Amino acid sequence: MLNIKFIRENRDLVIERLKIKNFDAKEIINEIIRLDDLRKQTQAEQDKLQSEINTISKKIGQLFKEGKTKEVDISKERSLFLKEEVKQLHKSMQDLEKKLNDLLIQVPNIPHESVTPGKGENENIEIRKWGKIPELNSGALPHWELGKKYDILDFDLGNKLTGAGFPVFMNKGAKLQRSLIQFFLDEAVNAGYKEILPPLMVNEDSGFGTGQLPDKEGQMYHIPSDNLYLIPTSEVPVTNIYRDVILNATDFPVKNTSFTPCFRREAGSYGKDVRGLNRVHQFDKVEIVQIQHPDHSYNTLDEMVDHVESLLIKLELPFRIMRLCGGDISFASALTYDFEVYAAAQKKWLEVSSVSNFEAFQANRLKLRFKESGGKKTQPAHTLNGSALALPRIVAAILENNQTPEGILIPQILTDYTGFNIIC
RNA sequence: GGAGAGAUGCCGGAGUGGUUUAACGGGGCGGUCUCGAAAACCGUUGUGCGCUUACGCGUACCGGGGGUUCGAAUCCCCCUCUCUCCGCCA
Repeated sequence: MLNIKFIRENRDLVIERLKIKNFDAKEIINEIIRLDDLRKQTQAEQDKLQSEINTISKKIGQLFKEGKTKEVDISKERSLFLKEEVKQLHKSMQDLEKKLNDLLIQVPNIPHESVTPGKGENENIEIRKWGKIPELNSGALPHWELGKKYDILDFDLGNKLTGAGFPVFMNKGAKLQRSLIQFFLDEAVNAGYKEILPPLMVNEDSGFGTGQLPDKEGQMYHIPSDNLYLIPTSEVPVTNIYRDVILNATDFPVKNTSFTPCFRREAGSYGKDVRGLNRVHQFDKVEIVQIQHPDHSYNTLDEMVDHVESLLIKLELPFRIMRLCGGDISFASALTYDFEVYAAAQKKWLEVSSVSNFEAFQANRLKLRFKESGGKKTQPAHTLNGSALALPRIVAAILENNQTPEGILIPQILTDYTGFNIIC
């Protein structure tokens, strides 16, 4: 969420910039400022009365020792009266704070100046393109057919065990999964990221910290008996490590990476583009997360984009990088680059990574702050994350693009991990 | 699942109703001494909110929430978590 002081000091700017995200903020911002004025005023009154009560209580202690019971009774009466007033004010305060917070969490992050207006994904801007689109012969198969043909990937079996969207990998398919995970982790660690293997379930506080709750509650699997949520991405546990943490400026950049399975209900996304591995409920992903000084976060974003780009080049997959327009960028992000690989049999671009700078938006919610070295004041840090990478669509593209009459060729870089160079 | 113990500041740890404005120790930071360092000594030490040009002042915070009281770290209730023992178990 945005910082209330920032909103107060930049009211017009906030309203203007949020238009890029097609969000009309005028009314809500005005209401936020009005409630905040009221909150300040109420607190001033409350603090004043509380201060008097505290003084009286101390005095009563002294009077007791001196045996002045009459004066004690008078002070008690006054104190009781004030206490009633404070109680009322306290209640108003809680009320105001709740209302204020409810409004604040509805305001999206301000987009970076490079974000262009637009309604949806069709207006995203292509930044770069790499690789050659493979020309497949007429008998080329989509990956779900290839999975069956080579006995490496079985959707029907997953359906039997669990349900739709829970594929089963087997044989060289299973090994390919583990190889990709290991490759991505090695690349991240070589780039200076610290590996984290976090829990796959998180509590409510963590869900709120990264913003899955309360908005996207329906997107997470929930275990009611213990009130835990299956993580939709390892961004959730890995970023929540820093919830309520005050870092030192010298700690930057904090670079963490983690592999986890991810669980998504994908409620409401039926129909097109969901076949095979294009959209599943459980998938594997290596995530990279950085926490950075506000002055350097955009350099860091570029660095992360470069990292993801290098992975795709090493895997020899044709891809394009899109800068998301205002209508497609997420609620919490200031600037997002999507990576899409081309799956040649489906003749489709598939999103495999989304790299974002959230600036202070997540940090405000997480209470993730830092101090300049030697400084006393805290300020929110910037958080960034990206997939590096999500597996299913990478596998889809490898299977489809690399199919030959002899079998599916494994990208050179992976053969050290797989121990084979063809699936046949 | 059963029984018990506990949660205090950066860390350890005292505190069971009123100079707690949280003792004491360690650590960190600053200083004195020194060519420099160590040791010693002196000082200092958190977070949020509000007020203030500023120095500061007020207020809240002792796991979380509520209650009793003029006054709560301390008493009561609920919740969460941790530890120990027993049971079960990879």
